[in-house]
Amino acid sequence: MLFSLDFESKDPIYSQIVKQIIIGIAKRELRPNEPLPSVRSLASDIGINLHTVNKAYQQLKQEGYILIHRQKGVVIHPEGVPKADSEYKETLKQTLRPIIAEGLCKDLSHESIADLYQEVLKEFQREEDIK
Amino acid sequence: MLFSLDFESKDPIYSQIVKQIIIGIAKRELRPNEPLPSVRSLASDIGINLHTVNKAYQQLKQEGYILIHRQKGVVIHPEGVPKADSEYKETLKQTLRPIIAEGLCKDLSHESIADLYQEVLKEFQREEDIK
Amino acid sequence: MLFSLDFESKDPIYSQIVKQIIIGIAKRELRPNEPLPSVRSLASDIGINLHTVNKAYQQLKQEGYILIHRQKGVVIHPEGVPKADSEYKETLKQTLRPIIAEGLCKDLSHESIADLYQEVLKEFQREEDIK
Amino acid sequence: MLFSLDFESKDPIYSQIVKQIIIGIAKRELRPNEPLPSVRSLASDIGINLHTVNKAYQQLKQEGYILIHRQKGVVIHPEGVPKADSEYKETLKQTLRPIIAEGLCKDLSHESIADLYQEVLKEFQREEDIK
DNA sequence: GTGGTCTAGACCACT
DNA sequence: GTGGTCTAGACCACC
Repeated sequence: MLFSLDFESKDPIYSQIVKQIIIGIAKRELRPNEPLPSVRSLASDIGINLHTVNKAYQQLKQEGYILIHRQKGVVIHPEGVPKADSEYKETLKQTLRPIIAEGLCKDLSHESIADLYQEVLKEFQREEDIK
Repeated sequence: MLFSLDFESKDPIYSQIVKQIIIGIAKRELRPNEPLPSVRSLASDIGINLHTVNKAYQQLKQEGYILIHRQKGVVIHPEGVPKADSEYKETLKQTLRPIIAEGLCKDLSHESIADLYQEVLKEFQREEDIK
Repeated sequence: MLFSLDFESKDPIYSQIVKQIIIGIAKRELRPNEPLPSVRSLASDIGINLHTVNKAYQQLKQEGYILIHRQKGVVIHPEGVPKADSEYKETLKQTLRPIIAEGLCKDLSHESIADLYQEVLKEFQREEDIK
Repeated sequence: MLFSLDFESKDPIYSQIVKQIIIGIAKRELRPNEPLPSVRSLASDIGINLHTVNKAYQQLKQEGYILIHRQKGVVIHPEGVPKADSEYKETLKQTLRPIIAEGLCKDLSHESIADLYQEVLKEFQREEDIK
């Protein structure tokens, strides 16, 4: 798995790592039980401190995306992530609202916003889904 | 305009204000040239620090949402916000990507994600658009 | 609130802090909305690193015992902690099992173990409960 | 004797083994002088490292639960474990305190905590005790 | 002054 | 070699 990090971003590094791993899981590039690099090796690969990687892993663990074994290292959670409940859906809408509002203010049409959305969604298209 | 702020949120207060004003503009509850409360009055209304409101306004001004006149006060930008360019669209997709990925990981279908998206989009429906 | 920490203990310092705060809440010495010392002040009071205190606070936050405001600091959660569900009860029994087994092996009678238990429980007796 | 180990647990493997053997003794499923499997066979049965089993046995030996003979192998200590002294009782209360506090914070009543405690205690009920 | 993030470097427990 | 814990010290964002 490749990481592209922006060290200048306002979004903290550990958060960028979290997001990329979640994207990897959603794209099924990372499958259940697949091992992730160790805290130390990933840190030195990226050229950051091991604590930063650890913080990302801890958050992923807390949200159910991965399992952390003391010696075996880190793996994608074999049973997947807790499914979305209605509370989560509400949070998601809450998150979407200002993003969509910004697009509308910048004169994007409803259609072009919906298109952008579909484009992103397509990135996650899987063979199974097409069948 | 009413503000509902969450002081426990990880999202800073000034950012919540910015978002709500942008949402207000997108919903056309706030129209071009419409005056916004002064920094002082808004701060005391909400019960927060002057600096916080000021920071929100400065950001809105910097992004072209509002104009700040020394005497006349603060108004919604009469000419609207700079339109979206392709760079902005890319940023928007970048923002959407981890959000959508998270939903997919939580086992939401492409359809139900698209539905949620449409629901939010509908909140911004305007009479003009329906005609 | 006073902290008595054992720096030689196998139980990590941050965990000892967590436990003492939970005990404080259970004894109602710490009431909802009551402020806790800042990360820095508690760290320097105890004579440990601020990260250690922070780790304790983060865990308490994650388990719903406290709220962490970016500027206002840390307070006991105003609405209390998520109530015990049946899963938690099972975990609790799981935790208790080896502890009780050890006592029995050391020839404590069922009665004396039950007595010890009651003694601890009494430490948490509250005026309201006695009325 | 059957072992059920949780390799994902925060509790180390060797400690889980120790606890289960202590529980076995408390339930009198393991009687004084009863032989335990050798380090080698237990390790290969469970599919774990020799060192892990050895560490568990060493701890049990050190606390007086078992005897390790070079030739005869491992047996449950024929004379039982050193009886509880007042220091031990204090340690036990110390251990119990945060566990009980957590239950109380989660809104369990004194009664329901005592009930849970009794349930666990009953698991160790023996015929002799009932007579 | 508050917590949040990041770095650097050390020691330990577990397998 | 793995993650867990702790320290020390720095800079930033928020209010």
